Amino acid sequence: MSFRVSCPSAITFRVMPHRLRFAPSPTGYLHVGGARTALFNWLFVKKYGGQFLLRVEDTDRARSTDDSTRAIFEGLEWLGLDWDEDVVYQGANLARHRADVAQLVEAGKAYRCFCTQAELDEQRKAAEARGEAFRYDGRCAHLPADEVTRRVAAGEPFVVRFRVREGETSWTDLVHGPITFPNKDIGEGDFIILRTDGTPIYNLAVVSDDIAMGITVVMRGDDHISNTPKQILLYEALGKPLPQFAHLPMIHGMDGKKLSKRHGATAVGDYQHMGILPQAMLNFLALLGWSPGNDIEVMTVPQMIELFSADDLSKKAAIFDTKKLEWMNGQHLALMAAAELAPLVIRGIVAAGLATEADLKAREPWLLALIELLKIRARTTDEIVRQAIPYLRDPIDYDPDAVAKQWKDREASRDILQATRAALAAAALWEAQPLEDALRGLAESRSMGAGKLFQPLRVALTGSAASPGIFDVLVMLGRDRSLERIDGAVRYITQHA
RNA sequence: GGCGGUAUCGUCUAGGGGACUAGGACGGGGCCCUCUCAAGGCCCAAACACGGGUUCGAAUCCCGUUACCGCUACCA
Repeated sequence: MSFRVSCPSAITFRVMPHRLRFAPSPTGYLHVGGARTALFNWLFVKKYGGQFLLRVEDTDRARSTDDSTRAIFEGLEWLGLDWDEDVVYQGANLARHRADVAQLVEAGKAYRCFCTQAELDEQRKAAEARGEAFRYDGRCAHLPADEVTRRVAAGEPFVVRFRVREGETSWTDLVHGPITFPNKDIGEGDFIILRTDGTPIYNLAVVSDDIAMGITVVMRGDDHISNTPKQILLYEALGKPLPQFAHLPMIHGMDGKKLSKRHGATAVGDYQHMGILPQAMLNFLALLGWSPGNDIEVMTVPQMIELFSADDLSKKAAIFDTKKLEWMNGQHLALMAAAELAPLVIRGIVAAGLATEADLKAREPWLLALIELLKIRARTTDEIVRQAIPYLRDPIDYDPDAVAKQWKDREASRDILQATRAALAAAALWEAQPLEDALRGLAESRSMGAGKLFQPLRVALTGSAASPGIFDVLVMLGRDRSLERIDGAVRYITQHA
């Protein structure tokens, strides 16, 4: 036994070689919902021990693409959700799927059905017209063996249906507790497991593969709850032990509907490109449907593993709130050392054409100091890059609002800037403290508030009314560049007077 | 329609019959800090879906109702 139940709602897992899997279909990008499912599977394995496997469910040939498969790998790699063993491609297991179906047919647990799709559609429509739920009437369920043989030999197309037994099917879901389905309510009766073209239907392929991969805990979205009784019946018929099932709630958009493109960015790659940190994404996703308790929110990945518990999983669908994701990212940004952030910021700066990598590497201490200043003010690495522009490129752009407000009186502004320049130029050392002494001294001599001096200067230096502390800005810019910026501002004011 | 699932501030959640005047966080509002912007600190508004039980006592247990979500394919 891989677990023990101490009371119906508290399930404690021993550290054991559990085998879990994430099984996406490669029909799009890695969705945040899929990423969260993968994360919980991964956390489970890291916490309780075992292997986390990856299976690509590419049996829908029409919709599956290699691009999509690659995007899923990249997404998982970016998040750091590494998997064990080789990736399993469901499409490669066709022979086993068919062998499992053959076994079921031989055992009389499944049968060939010669009803055509057109006939079925008609019956479905008729049932609907009568206001009834359609159920396959089982007309092929008891065909004489010789008739079946004759029709198969004649090349008549058929599907294979699974014989759903009477009774009910239930299991104890790791997140939902006991769930029971009367078998008569499982789908439309005897369900199809093999298509006319000899390929398996999802439920059969999944069970066959999960058995072959030795999966002990099936953790997936709760949109699969109604597939579960079918799958349990298949395990039974195949004579295999059942895994544990854990059905995670869905993620919805702000309008409460299932998350889709309409809600904006839904692929993890979108967030990567927005400058979200993988650990922040993981942290945010983990909190959607799980809570460690004790009001803990911001966690590193090792902390998440430490605190994770399968019985603290929530049953309720969660809404994806990008505001909180951004806040979370800001928290992780603040937590990271500038040196850790540097590679990300360098990549952004180079991509924006603001500097070359060689240039940045050559003045790494300066860059680290700049990152230190900006990271607390930014919510994404992209924002750090944007805020770094005035320190990297000349000439700077003046923000019209800042100019209008801080240089309102042209004459006075020019005068103040010139006096400021002189005071700064006279400073013995270009360091924060002497510069501060110089400027505060100037303000006092003119009996004006320091802010009245700093704001026009800030616009001259950065083009913006918001920046890190003014002395830090002066130091980052250096003496020459600072004085030039002031000169440039004076010229600008003169020209636009 | 049938079946299944879910229900605490706008959002993520804490809560395991008395510790609930329902806690934290995001977002919103205000104040403080302060050269601006952030960050940080403090404060405010904001929720147990509804109705019945069970119980001395219910956000917590049970039953209904309602709402929302999912499934209902020779998709996965």
